Amino acid sequence: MEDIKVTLQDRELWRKFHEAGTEMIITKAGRRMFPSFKVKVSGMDPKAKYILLVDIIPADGHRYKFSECKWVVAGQAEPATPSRLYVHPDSPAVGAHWMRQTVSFQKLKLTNNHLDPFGHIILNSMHKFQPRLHILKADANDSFGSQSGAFCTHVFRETAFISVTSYQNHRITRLKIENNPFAKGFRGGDESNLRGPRPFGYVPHSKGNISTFRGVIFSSPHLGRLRSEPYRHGNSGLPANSWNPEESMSRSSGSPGLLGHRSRHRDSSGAWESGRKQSHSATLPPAGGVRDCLCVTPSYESSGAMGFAETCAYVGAEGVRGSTWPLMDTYPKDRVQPEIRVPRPPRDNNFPRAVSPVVTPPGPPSMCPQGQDPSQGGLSPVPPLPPNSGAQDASANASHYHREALSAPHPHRDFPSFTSQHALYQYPVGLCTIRAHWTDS
DNA sequence: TCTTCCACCTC
DNA sequence: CGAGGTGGAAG
Repeated sequence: MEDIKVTLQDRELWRKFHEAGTEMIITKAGRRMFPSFKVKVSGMDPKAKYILLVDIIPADGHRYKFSECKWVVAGQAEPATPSRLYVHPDSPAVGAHWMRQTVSFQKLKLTNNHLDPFGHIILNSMHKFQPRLHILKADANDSFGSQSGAFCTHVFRETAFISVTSYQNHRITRLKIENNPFAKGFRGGDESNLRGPRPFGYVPHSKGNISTFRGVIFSSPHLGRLRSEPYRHGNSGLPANSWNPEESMSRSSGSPGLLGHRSRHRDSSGAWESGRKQSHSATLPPAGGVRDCLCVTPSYESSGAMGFAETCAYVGAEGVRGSTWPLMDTYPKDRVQPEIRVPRPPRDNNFPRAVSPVVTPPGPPSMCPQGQDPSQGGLSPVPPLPPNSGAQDASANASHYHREALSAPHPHRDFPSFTSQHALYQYPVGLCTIRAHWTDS
């Protein structure tokens, strides 16, 4: 596993969102992330089988509010939601498969419905989250594997976000509209766009009056589609944040244990879930000249404990394959109950097993400076990087820390105890405990 | 704050 | 084509 390298795709786009303070809409029905999480993988054994999965963990112990154009702490976080895993639909697949092209998690959906029956990832609104990628070596039976036990975890800090039920920062709204193909209808006219201005040129629902015609007015070619619009938060006139390129990724690895079979799926296109590969190239001009709200997000200090109660895999495509695993009864803990396999979810039932989440209270809230120091801007949802962990490459998505597989005793699972001085996260995944080691680079 | 519905769009 | 992904507006 130590040779595996993972590169975040659309990194420039992520960076732009991150600068502004990424927000992700969560809805009852489930909403995709945008930008979507896509990676390129190298260094795998071409013939070995791997499972790729994503989880999204609380980034800190705070609840936030968007106040006066910036995100501020608004109290303690809600108890952790039942955490679920999104297993890439191609899992398990051989290394050659994963390395062949971009691996997309674009079908992953976020929901605020704690009783979600679809297997989507459940999040609390107005909280900060950090997606993570886990790569597991599958065992000989294509199970999610206990035999080899090898896994590694990759974290891209620029993919952190705050969950919202409606966008708070219009800068984020604009980035979404400008870059998400599905939001094309909200784009304003543009000289380079031969289609000309058009969207919003309708009376919204029949209830609209002139004051609801913002889109018509403010997406006019005169204003240009990238100008600030007098949306609800107005403008602060603050400059855009500069992004700290040191935020990159880190990883850890160890032995996961558990997990289950899944059936294969392939998009009709044969591509990795995303169907048509699409890069959302960064086409936005720099924020300079656009006077916008600056969202200064408090940085936070690492809080050791992250709530994580149960895990649930969602294996997409062939229908929902949600399943819920037994709860971790304590936390943190290196040994978990000897669950061997994740039972496959019922074929014709989208409902994951009922769970009673174990809630792990986050560590005490840390103070979140809110100055308008641009270097602090954007989301900083991950524990601060250790001062000097020998990072070489802050801009590349190179990963460092790593640990070779050890065989997870069967049926008991042993989880390695890492002894890193930088063990900032201790977070169980499924029946394993992952301790991410945050390193520069 | 959150949900629902809508027109518009991608795929 | 139709299914389904968008943000806005209203409630």
